[in-house]
Amino acid sequence: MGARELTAVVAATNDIWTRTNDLIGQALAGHRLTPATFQALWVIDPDEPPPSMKVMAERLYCNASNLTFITNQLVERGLVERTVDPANRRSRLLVLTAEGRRVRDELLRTALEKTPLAVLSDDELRQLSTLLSRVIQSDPALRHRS
Amino acid sequence: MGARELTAVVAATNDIWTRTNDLIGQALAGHRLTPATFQALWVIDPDEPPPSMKVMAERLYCNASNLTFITNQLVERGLVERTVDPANRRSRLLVLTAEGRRVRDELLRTALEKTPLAVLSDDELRQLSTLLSRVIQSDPALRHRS
DNA sequence: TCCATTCACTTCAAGACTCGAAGCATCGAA
DNA sequence: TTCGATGCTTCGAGTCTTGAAGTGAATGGA
Repeated sequence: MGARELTAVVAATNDIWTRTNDLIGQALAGHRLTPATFQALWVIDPDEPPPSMKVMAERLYCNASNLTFITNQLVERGLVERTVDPANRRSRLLVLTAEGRRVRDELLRTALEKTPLAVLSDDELRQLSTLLSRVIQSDPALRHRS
Repeated sequence: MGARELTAVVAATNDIWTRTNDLIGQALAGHRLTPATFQALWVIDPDEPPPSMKVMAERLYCNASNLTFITNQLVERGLVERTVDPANRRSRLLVLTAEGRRVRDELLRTALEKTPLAVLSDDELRQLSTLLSRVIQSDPALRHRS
């Protein structure tokens, strides 16, 4: 198999991800957020039913206590509210506040502006999207999201 | 422009990177390493001249004091040695030990085995590689690496 | 119904990561 | 030779991550 290409591709995704993080750092800091808290904000889609802590932990590949910490950060900053799931009172659903939606939108736009991936043409983005979709569909853990 | 595709692509690279990290976590822990220390190990290519701390910090997008910490971890684990650059005695060159080369090779192989990107065919990998190369060439900070 | 078990989450302690400010030695230019 | 810049380290503070232990709520079987 093409170990050389695979190495290059893994390194490239790595570099692009790290670089993107670096480029949006300023914008995140402006809201007293970090990559970890932004990532959490990212995976709360306001157009979907609010996720539970458990679902969030699966999406972020972290454990429950870690998510408690991250959630506290977002709650302290007024971006998210914990609500009790009426269908299961053990579960907490994370709901974006109005401010949370605003900040999430703004930072999402910033990320799309700044990412090096933005240099690609529509056609190239479609190719890339097709390839990456195939990767995601092949992995059960990645497929089962949002 | 295709904001939809761009969003999907950014989310996908994010997911794939996070998932890969999760998948190699076990292997890293076996050497008492973490994503941060592994990333540092990754960017020390034994076939290239040893990088200085400064160069490492640029590659990892972190500041000098952070790199001192990471380097200490690698030195404590016997994977790396700090040597004084004879051409500039302020500068420390990071040299892999024999063990460091061994561990780096092993973990690189593990990463290539486990990454979800490995499901792609040679042809698809080449397409992906071409697209990502274009992204990297477009960004000065990414272009200027190894 | 009762009780044991499981589940979702929180708390705590420990360690890892990251940054900025301040410090040290070295370098290079004037 | 001197002075500012450079490369790195130290320190303090805050953030992130984990595992073990704890709480309250659901669930299933007697």
